[in-house]
Amino acid sequence: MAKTEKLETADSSTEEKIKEAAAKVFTQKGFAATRTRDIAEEAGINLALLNYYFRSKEKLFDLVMMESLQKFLLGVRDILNDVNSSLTEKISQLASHYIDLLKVNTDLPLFILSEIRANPARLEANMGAKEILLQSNFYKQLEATTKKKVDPVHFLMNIFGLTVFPFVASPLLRIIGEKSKAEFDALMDERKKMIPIWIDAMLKSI
Amino acid sequence: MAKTEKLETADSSTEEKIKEAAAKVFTQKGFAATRTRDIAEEAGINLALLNYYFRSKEKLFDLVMMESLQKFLLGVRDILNDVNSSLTEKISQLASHYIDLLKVNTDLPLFILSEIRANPARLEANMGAKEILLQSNFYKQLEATTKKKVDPVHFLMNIFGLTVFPFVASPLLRIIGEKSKAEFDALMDERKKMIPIWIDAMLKSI
DNA sequence: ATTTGATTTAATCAAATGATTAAAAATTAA
DNA sequence: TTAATTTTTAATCATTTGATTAAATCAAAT
Repeated sequence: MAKTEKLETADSSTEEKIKEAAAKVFTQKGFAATRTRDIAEEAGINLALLNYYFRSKEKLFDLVMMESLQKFLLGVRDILNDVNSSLTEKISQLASHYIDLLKVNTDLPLFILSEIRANPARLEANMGAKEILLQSNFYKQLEATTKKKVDPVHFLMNIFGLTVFPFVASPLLRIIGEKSKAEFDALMDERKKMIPIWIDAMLKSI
Repeated sequence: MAKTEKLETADSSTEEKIKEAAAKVFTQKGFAATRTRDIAEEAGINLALLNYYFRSKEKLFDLVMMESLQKFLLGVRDILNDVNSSLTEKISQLASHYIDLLKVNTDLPLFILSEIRANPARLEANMGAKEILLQSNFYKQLEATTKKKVDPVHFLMNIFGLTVFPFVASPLLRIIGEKSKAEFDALMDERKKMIPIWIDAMLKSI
C-alpha cells in the first residue's frame, strides 16, 4: 500500500531503479555474466533489496527481457499495418525507426539474439510478434510483390540484415572502418535513405 | 616427449578431445555460461585434466576463440585477393563460402560477436583480419566501384548483413517463417545465387 | 505518541565453480 | 624388469554467487 501512495515518480522508485540497473547490466553482459551484486551496485542499493522486490535473478531477467522485446517491437505495429503507405514507404519507415532506436540501444539486438539462442523456450512465450508480423498489411504487400518468385522470408532477412546487422557487428565494423561512435551513427543515418532504394532495386532484380 | 610419440591421431588425443569439447560448449553457451565441468563431461575426461592441459578456463577459451576467428577468416584470403575475378564474382564466392560454412557452424558468428562485445580487448589482439581485408584486391575493387559516392563500409555491412545475419537471427527467423533446419538451409542455398545479383543491383542504384 | 506495515540493511548460508594437490595408473626408457 | 616420466583420477580448497534471515529504519495511520 504505502509504496503506491508515496509521492515519487515511477523513475525514482527503488523498484524502478533496480529494473533500470538490471536492464543496463543484463543488456551489456548477458544473463550468465551478470551478477546480482553488479545490478545492486549499479542501482545503488543493497543486494537483499533486489531479491525482496523481484524474488530472484531469473524473475528480474524475464522482466527485463520482456521489456526488451517490447521495446524492439513497439512502434512497429503502426508502420506494418498502415494501409495508406506503400511497401517502399513502410521499408523506409522501418529502417528509420530501427536505426534511430538502435543508435541509442546499440546492444539491444545482440542481447536479444544471444539470450534467445541460450534459452529458446523463453522466445516461444513471447511470440505474439510472429502473428503481428505475418498478419500485417506489410507482410501481405511483401507477399504480393515477391509472389511466386521468392520466399518473402528472404526479404525479412534482407531488411533486418541491412538495418540491424550493422549494429550487431558494430564493434568489428567500427574497428575495420576506423569509425568513431559519431561517424558510425552518421553512416547509419545515411542508410535510412539508402536501404529503401536498395531494397527496391533488389525487388526489381528478381 | 612421450605424448608426441604415442601413436594416435591428433583427433583422438586427449588434448584434442578437450579442445573440441570446449569449442562445442563455448560456442553454444558462451564463456560465462560455460562451466569447466560441462567441458570435461562433454570430453569424457576428469575435470582436473582440463586444467592439467590448459591451465585455466580463460586460456582454453582464448585458444578456442582464436581458432574460431581463424575458421571465420580462413579460405577468404584467396577469394579477396584473386586478381582475375571481378567484384561480383568475389561477392558470389564469398556468399557461397560463408553460407556453406555457417550451415554447419550456425552459431559461430553469434558466438564471436557476443564474446567480442563482452571483451573487446580480445579482438584487438587478433586484428590482422583488418589489414587482410583493407589491403585486399577485393577492397580496392569495392572502393573503385563506390568511388566518392558512398563509404565502402556500407557494402561490407550489406554483404555480411545479407549473408551472415540470417544465421545470427535464425532462431527467430525459423520460428517466424516456420522453417525446419533443412528448409532454412535450402533458403540459404538460394541466397548464394541471389546475393550477388542483389548487391549488383544495389551498386547500380547509387 | 504509538502502532502497524513497508522498506532497507548487515550478516550469513548453501550451493556452484574454478582450481589445486597428492596419489594412482599407464607409458616409456634404461 | 626396474626406474623415470607422463597421464589420469579422487578428494578437497577457496572463492564466488544467488538467496535468506533477522533485525533496524522509515512512513503512514490511528
